[in-house]
Amino acid sequence: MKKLHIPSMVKNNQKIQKRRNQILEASIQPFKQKGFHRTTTREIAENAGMSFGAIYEYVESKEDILYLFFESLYDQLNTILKSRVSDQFKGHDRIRSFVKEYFHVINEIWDETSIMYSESRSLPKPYLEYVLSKENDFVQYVMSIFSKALKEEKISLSEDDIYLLTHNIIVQGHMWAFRGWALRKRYTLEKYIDIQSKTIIGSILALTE
Amino acid sequence: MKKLHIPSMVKNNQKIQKRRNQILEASIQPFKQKGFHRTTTREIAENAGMSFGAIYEYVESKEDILYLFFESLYDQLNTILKSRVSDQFKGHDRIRSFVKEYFHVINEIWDETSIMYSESRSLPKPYLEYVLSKENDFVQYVMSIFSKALKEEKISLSEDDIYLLTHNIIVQGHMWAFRGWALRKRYTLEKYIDIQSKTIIGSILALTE
Amino acid sequence: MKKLHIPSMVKNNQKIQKRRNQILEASIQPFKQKGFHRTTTREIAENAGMSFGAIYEYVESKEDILYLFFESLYDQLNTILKSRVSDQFKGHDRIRSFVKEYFHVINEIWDETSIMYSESRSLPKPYLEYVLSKENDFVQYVMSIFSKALKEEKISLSEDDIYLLTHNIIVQGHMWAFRGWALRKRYTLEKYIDIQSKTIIGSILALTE
Amino acid sequence: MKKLHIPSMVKNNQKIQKRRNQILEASIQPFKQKGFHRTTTREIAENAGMSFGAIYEYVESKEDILYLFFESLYDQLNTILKSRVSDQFKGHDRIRSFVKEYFHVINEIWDETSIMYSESRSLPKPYLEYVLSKENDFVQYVMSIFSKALKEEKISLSEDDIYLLTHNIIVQGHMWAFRGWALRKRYTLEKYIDIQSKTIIGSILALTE
DNA sequence: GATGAATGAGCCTTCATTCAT
DNA sequence: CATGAATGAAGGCTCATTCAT
Repeated sequence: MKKLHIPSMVKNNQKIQKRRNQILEASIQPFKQKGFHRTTTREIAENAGMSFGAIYEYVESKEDILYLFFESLYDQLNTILKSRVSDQFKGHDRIRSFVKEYFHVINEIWDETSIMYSESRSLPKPYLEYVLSKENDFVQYVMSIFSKALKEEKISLSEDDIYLLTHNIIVQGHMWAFRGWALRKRYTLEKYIDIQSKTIIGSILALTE
Repeated sequence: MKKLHIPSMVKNNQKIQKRRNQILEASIQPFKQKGFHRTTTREIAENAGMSFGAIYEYVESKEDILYLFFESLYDQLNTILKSRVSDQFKGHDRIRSFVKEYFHVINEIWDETSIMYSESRSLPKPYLEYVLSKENDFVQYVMSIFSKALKEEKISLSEDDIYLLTHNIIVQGHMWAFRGWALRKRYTLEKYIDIQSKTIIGSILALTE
Repeated sequence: MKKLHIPSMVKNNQKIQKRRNQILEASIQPFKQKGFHRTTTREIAENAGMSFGAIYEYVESKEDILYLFFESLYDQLNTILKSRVSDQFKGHDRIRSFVKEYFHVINEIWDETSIMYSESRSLPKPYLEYVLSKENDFVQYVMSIFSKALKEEKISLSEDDIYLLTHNIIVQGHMWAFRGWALRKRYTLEKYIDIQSKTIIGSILALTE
Repeated sequence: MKKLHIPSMVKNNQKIQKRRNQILEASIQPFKQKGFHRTTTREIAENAGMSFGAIYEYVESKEDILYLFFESLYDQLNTILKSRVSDQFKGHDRIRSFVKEYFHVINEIWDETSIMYSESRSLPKPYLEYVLSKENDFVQYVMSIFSKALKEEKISLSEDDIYLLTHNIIVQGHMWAFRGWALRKRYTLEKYIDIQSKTIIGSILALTE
């Protein structure tokens, strides 16, 4: 599914990019703290260092901002991940390596991930569809890596098992963000990665026989 | 942490209980569909079959409703779970049995669980603290069961491992609700319970040596 | 064409009637002075002696007010006219008598008539259709009186001539309102009626041979 | 009353003339369709093929455009009329001839005439005065022609009668524009001119004895 | 002179909450 | 206790106007 086109009053594409980034960055803090609905456009504008009239040069509605937020979130996730995930590891190591990189990214876009969980319901219908399709794409991507690793280990699991394990991995990543209030007290990211890698490998073995 | 006291204009405690339940039940649908903020008090009143003035006889603000919602959610979770979780299974079976009961409850309060994820940020600070304490209590409760099972299996894991496995279990339950859009297409609840039970046992084994 | 239904939050029909009248009365002055667009809802509310939130209990949008304004205008025109136009005069006297009554009504709803001319373009499409249909009804009504009078005089004119004379009469009425700035300086209403009655009778005769 | 001076940033008078005409032409369509207030300066600029900053080089405010619109309307009316109205007809024929030319002009500036009726209230006070003075001038002009014709017919009417007949003629012209929705269905311009000429002559006769 | 991004006053509308009945 | 009309703070958005380039 292609990105939805959010019209802008401004022609210059570079400026649009730059300004929208400003807007997004300015949104994260208040979205995280008070949620989308309690965040005012005036507030976003102020945070972004622009007049609130300016926002509407780059966006048609407050909901557009939320959409752009999600879009950017998936962009970051994909871009960063693809740049870091290497092909040099095989089998379980491929999984360990992926988990490590993935959890690291989540740790970097921690706030955004939390917001994702609370605010997807605030998205208007067509936008929500886009986001779900992106999430699906991501599931497919993780699943492909996962399957490759299993093949390398000569492990054969049912599609259903693989699919669920994939969701488990993804959600364990998110968990680091949305349960941060509990987990960060006890674990460093490295420790968290270490344990969860083991649970994942353990899960695979448990499903194999 | 004790329940917060939500003042009411009405004295009769039974009536308060009854009316507040009406209000809560009336809230679930719109909260699920459009979220807390887009749901109006008028709508809740209408759904609850009372005048919208009446709501304010039993609640001091819209946020109170959300708080009562969370309170009731944890009450249900605890009450139902405690009534169903039996002590007759030992070891891994204790875990399997608990997971089964827990996931069943989640399946019954599916909507509420989803709402919990989207709307916790909508709670005013003091309320949020209560909710987090409730969540902590629940973690402790699950952990106690889990520990007992491990002891019965003579498995000794570090507190850190146990704690994380506990969170994993809890989140896997929530997942059934908040990832329902993907999971329900592929799994029945029974199937989901079956696979996840295995991944959990697998995780335990992986963390043991 | 039946009146369009403008929903109201309030149930009590009598109250709706009363409040809407307040709103309409409060609108005339500012609409006349500055036009619909420059008139703010706050201003209307203030003039009407109610809070501006109250307005939205009785109306769904500012445009609704304008619609109600037109509706009321035609209602008044029809009601007053029908109560005053008598059947006791025949022929030219019927016309003279009608013109007199009609122009008197216009004189009483002077401001409203002027507003009608400036603001019909401000009406949303479906409302505009209603207004045009009302205007058509009025044309038909005047034409019927006019035709009766001609028959009584045994004058036979083509439909086209009658139709145009009807429009002329109607517009001459409006003129008293929208050209008031010029006409009132020179003519009393009685004088205006007197001259225009003659021009109308003269027009009839000129079209007859 | 002399034309009001609308300041411009630009010196070159010819350019001002050209650009302002562009602006005016670009305004007619949207003014007609949606009215002055709903028409945005951006829209006008776009229609005029210039940047919307440019407008403010030739005009100081949006209202100025409306003023220029009225000014141009009267200019056109006068210019065209004076070029066409000939002195070769005498008496009633002078009237018939004038009516014909006048109604033809109205037919050509149909849209502008309609706009005049809806938007005069949108003009700021001092501008409105100018417009009324222009309208007065036009009344005087028509009255002079009319008087001449009456003199040629040796008909003597009171000033009051003449003045009102003049207004009638003028408004019958406008009517062709602002009641076009009803009249055009039934009459060609020629037919309309034909009937109205008769009603006017008839009116004169009726006022003579 | 022209451009078009930026500004921010101002407006409509919503909706939680109050309070007279 | 219940009702529902009234209140008005607050927020999203528009758009005329300015001004740096």
